[in-house]
Amino acid sequence: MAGGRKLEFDKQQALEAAMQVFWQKGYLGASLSDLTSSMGINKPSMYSTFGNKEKLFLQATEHYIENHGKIHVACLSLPDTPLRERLKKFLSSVISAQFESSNPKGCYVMLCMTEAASGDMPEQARDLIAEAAGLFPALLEELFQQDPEAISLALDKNAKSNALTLATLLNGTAALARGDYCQADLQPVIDNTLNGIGL
Amino acid sequence: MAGGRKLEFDKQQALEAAMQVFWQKGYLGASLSDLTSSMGINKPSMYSTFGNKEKLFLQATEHYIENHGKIHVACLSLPDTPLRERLKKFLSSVISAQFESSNPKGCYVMLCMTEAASGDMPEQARDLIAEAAGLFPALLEELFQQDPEAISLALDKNAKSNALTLATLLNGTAALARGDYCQADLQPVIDNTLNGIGL
DNA sequence: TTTCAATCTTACCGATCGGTACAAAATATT
DNA sequence: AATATTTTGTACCGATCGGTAAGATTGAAA
Repeated sequence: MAGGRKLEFDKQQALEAAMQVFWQKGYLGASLSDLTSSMGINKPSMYSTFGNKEKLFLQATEHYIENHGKIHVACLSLPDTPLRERLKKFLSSVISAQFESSNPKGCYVMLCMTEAASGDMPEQARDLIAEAAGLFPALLEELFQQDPEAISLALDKNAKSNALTLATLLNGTAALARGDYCQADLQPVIDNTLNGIGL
Repeated sequence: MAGGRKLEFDKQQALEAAMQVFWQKGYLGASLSDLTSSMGINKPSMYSTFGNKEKLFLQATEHYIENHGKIHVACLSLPDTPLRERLKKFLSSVISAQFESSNPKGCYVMLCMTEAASGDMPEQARDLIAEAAGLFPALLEELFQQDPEAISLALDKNAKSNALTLATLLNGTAALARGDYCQADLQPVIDNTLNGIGL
């Protein structure tokens, strides 16, 4: 039995760095050199700690979901807040993150989903991305089905298409964020879209 | 002076094949092996005919814009057709193309725009994609500014945000097309979005 | 202090990347 | 038929890809 040399890096910190690289370059576009240099470690350390590129990606994706995805959903259940305002806060929160200068532009999941359709991404990676892409639509649909205010506005009758309308908006802004657009132009787009589903 | 051996392939046909590969895999994801094998030629033939990978991409992108992009805009100037119906036909036409089974899913331009933000794409390629991404928003803004029916509905007062709302929709559906979504679910999303800008 | 397990660095593996040199094959002009 | 010109196929270039073997280095348990 025995101890052994200690890890010279923080695993979560390295995972965050890897996530940033995948967020900017996608799975296939992120090379091991990109990853390990951003993580501040060499390749063997990465392989012994995370397994391989695909397993690193799976863990980085989970890290993204937990730390950069789920934080926005709290807006949807703010107490004493009208439904429209909750949704607007949620959408604005997501879109602000898509444009945040301290992170790569756009949405990690949307980037990897578009990449996955190339057919060159490993199976487990593709599956996890597909699952992650379904989280917001499912949450929104559930909200439209169950929220009392939504029900009183009859939004539960079109819960699925209402949710998909907002999911489409977020994927659209994620694409625009990757281009030369600026966040300020998108505020009226949020309002227009909320108007469109009857809010 | 003299002739010489004839080209054994059709240049436009090869360009269409290259475009399909870029459409599926993006610029960086498309390897020369992918490209030349789909084009049915060898690498030296590609280099002598198109220059290099980037120049091939520029020509393939122009080919996409001319043959798969501009065809939709005719809907916007259909005679004796209400504005909402023209816009709905335009949006449906684009979205149908994004889901067409004979082509790669989604939108060539949107795919390459998300890829371009990685910073690993050559300059001219990035510039052309940025220019192409601005075509639909510019056309729509001009429509909202100049169409008599749009003016009578006061849609010209928010021409830019109205155009951006529809552009966001199309980028959003392009992202969803790359995932597991089906086109049928998107019809109400189009209606919702048109409702949202007051149509 | 010795021992041993874990992590580090360095150097390398075969495969593929974008791109090209070169000569055989094919067509036009003389 | 002879020759000049262009395209073709093959085989290769250095660089990078994802991944790893092996020994030097570190640190905890005995």
